[in-house]
Amino acid sequence: MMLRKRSARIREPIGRRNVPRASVRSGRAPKDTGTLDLALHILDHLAAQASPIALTAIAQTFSASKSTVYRHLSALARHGFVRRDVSTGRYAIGIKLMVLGETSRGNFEIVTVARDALHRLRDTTGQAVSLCTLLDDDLVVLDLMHGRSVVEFSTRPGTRLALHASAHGKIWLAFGPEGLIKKVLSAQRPAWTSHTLTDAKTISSEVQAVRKRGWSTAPNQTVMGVNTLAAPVFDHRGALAGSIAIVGSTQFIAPKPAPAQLSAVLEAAHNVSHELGWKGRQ
Amino acid sequence: MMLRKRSARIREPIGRRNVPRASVRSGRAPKDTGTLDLALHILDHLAAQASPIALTAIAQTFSASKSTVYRHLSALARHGFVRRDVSTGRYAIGIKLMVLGETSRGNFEIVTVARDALHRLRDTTGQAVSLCTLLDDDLVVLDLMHGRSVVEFSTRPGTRLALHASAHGKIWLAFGPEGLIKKVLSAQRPAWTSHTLTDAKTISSEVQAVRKRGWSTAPNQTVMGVNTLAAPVFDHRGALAGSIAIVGSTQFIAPKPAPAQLSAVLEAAHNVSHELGWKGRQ
DNA sequence: CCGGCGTGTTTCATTATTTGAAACATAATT
DNA sequence: AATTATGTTTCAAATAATGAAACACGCCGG
Repeated sequence: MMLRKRSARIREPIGRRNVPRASVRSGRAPKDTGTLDLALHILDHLAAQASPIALTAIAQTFSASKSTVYRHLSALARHGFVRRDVSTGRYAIGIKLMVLGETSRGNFEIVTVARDALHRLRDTTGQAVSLCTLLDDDLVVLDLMHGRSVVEFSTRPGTRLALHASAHGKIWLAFGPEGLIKKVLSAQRPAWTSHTLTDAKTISSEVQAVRKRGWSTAPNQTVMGVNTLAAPVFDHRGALAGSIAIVGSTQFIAPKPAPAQLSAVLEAAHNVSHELGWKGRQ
Repeated sequence: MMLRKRSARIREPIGRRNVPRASVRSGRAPKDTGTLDLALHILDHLAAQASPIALTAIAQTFSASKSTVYRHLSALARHGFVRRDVSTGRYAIGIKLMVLGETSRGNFEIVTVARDALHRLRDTTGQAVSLCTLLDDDLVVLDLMHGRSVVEFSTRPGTRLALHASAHGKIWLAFGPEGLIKKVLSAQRPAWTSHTLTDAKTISSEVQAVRKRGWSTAPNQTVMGVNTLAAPVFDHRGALAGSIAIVGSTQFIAPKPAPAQLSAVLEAAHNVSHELGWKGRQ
């Protein structure tokens, strides 16, 4: 812009601030306002909607002018992030997000490597299978395949799971990065069911046990009637790279899982570890 | 790239006014400049990268100042659209795109309904299977499952296919909305291989044949050595809702497909149609 | 230990870019 | 036709985005 009169800026040579800015970091001011923020909020909003919605409705939701929202939607549409229904003229989330989402997921090596093992695991056990990894202290579902049963679980790739109340989570607490347990124990631990573990002591001892036996379960801990059986996947450095699990009704996956299920899950995890270059324990 | 050096912007000096704006509507001026556009371009760029990249690099790519890119990335990160690698500090595409992408895809009823049928089709034929639908005159891949063979196909959910040069496309031309064929025949039809059909007459007669027999193939038409066998899925109103196909090497799917493959695909399509409430032909 | 380069982060005045109100244009009501 | 809805475009006003430069690091190699 503007030829930036370079000269423009001759800030006072010295001291101008004198405030140790770095230390003032404490003053959190993430501020969530601005053009881009509004646009992203709109995108989020659209994604939450089940069916296409009208321009005016969106404008009202954010109490912004129609013109503004219109311009933002146009830009988003131009880039494919938003799609306008040709007949109704309403706006919906665009397919580009699907493409980018896949790309994002594909960036994780473990997803492609584990795909076959997950398929086999699903076919032999008949249960839904899932693959998780840790991303910036969040436990996210990278892949999920539905089982043969009628019931479907709502977890989709991209969902975040609770570290303290899921079988995947316990695997990560047991075998994952050092400081993770501390962080979890020092944070809020919401309880979804009466069986959710929230007590610090209970969690610690449970994690100890998981570390010892090499697998974890979490019956009724996020949803009543659902159990998960998880096992760790290690990479070439011996670090935890992901966790694999079967998910199903407590009818099919007992709190003390059947030997056949246990060995199936462990074998799948083992195979993936090997494909990642893992050389054996430790 | 290129992306408009915003400074460069010297909108046309003259005329800008006095032009009867409304009437000049014809003058296409999508203009691709502005804050939001830059941010979205950055997002696209990040998605294209295989591994996280540095702030400075991004700034250079778009010849924007570091400050600007920094602010945009921060906003994007705040919303979860980009992720900053904790150790390196570099930026990568965020998992939120995965979540939104799934949401977007889940908005299509046919995806959830067809999932099981696709799985079975894949298991019985051993080939990769795919599900497509029409979105604003674009043929997009909604779901895809890899086959048992070693080769993988690069089509991912969200990819757009050519209507005139794919088995899916021919299904849509044969059974889809009225005006579709005309649009395709009056537009550019790029040829990817020497086998790609581009001649209007050939396409028309091929479509006629597809309409008659109820399925389509497209050997070597997008990629040499690859064939696809597709069949239509209808909804409760009898309208075309999607197309299902198996995709594989011409070794495994011959130009004249094996009866077993044919019936497997037709049966899968038929089943999904029924689940969508289809009451029989017509 | 220093000085140099490499990051990413913050500040600041400038102004270009975004903004909302209102006019406009269609379309679907009545 | 008159009445409400839409979505679209214009235009002056001023907010909010911009780049340069200063900053704080961390990492080298000397």
